[in-house]
Amino acid sequence: MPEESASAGPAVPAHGRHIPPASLARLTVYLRVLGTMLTEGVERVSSEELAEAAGVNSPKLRKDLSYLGSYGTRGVGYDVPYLSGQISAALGLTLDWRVAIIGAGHLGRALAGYPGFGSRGFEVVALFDADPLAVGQEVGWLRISEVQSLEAVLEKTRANMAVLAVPAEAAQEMCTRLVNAGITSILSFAPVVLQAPPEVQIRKVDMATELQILAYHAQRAQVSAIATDAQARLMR
Amino acid sequence: MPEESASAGPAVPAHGRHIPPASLARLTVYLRVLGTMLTEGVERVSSEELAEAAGVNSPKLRKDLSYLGSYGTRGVGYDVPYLSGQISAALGLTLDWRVAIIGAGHLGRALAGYPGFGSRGFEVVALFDADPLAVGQEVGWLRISEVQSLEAVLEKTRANMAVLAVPAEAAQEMCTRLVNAGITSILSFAPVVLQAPPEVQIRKVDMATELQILAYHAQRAQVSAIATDAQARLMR
DNA sequence: CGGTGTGAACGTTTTCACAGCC
DNA sequence: GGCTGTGAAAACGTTCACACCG
Repeated sequence: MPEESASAGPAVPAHGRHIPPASLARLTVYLRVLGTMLTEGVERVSSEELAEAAGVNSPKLRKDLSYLGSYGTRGVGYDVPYLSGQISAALGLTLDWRVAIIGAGHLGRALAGYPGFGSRGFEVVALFDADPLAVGQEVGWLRISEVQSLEAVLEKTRANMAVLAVPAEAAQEMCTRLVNAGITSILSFAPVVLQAPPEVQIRKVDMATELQILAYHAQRAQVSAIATDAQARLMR
Repeated sequence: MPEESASAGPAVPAHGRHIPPASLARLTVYLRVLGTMLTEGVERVSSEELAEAAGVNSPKLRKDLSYLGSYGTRGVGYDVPYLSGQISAALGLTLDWRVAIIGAGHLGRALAGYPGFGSRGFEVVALFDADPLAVGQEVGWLRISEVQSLEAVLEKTRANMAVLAVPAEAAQEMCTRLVNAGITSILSFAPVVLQAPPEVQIRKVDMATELQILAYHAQRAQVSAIATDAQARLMR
């Protein structure tokens, strides 16, 4: 799983119960599955069906939903549009999220064109690059802005989130500028540990980390297989 | 954090102690930080220094390292090259990992060109796309292969890991073909729940999920701020 | 009766204090 | 003296059985 943010935010919020991080991550999956069901015209689901489609077991799903409230009907199940709306509201997806993407390499462009953003209340409002050759190019509906004008464009577009898709060397500097410009939610793809004040939420996605975790498990499977082989040979 | 795999693998391995998932994820970070220190010529670190650079506290770091063995010197600290080597070995990074990337859109190309792979023992050996216009194009040292020849190319290149960078609609079919071709480690960027046998390790990275988690925290911060405002006003 | 919602048991992760070694 | 390595305690997350309600 991607990685927990450096800052945990308010430990006990002023209003409403907080959702455990692990449940929060799964709720986004339920939401996606419910969205698919909505387009398929499914109107009701049981926890069993929804859990199956989301790849979890049903008690876990019910527990996760219980952090939000009681939105099901006993003996019946959940109303798909209603539950979907409640999860969206709980996650804050009914607010306007305007995302700036820093770095217009392949990754930044992939993100700018990612259909999953627009469909979930996230609007990409700016795309920056340091390369003068990239500046001015059109990517979808966006024109690449020069990174020198970061602060001005962030203000003009009223961006309230940023995605860092720049090389590792540039990440800390860009992070600092984003924070100084008032951004408090950052998703970083740069493989570095970013320093930022605790009120800034930073999430990191690191593809090398993901592959290394896969490698670890694959290696263990190999080692076990060899051990089993050796054992089998010894037992013959 | 990206997300835990659907299958947990052998619960108690034949040899060696297993590393808790949370520690495993952090170990990859320590390894990256140690790599940076190596290039900077740093030879020794204390747990305090390494923890600071990795963004964790030092007891946690020491606990994480203790799952691998005792590789430090009391009263002194850790030898950077040695510790780095030990972590690499424990994670299985001394083996040959040959990665096939499925999907040569912006994301697939970003991954193919990602410098963090080659530098950590992962070699990208194949890049596939379904679009006839993309097939044959050069991306770095690679030529894009047609996805029809997936099985043949996987066998020829002896790929033992795959990265799915295809649209959601195509992900399950590609996953099934990979599994049938003998791949047991898959990193998926497609926003869908993949069905695969339990022995197949699947990790998922979902950018929409990450932004939604950020939105949730940002919303709470907003709500708290409003609550504080209201409270402040009431208390005036 | 069927399926949700949840308290209580269980297992895992984190924290901490300090024993142990250089 | 200083810093690592680790057991024991606390916090946290998951599982489960079943109470409860439509």
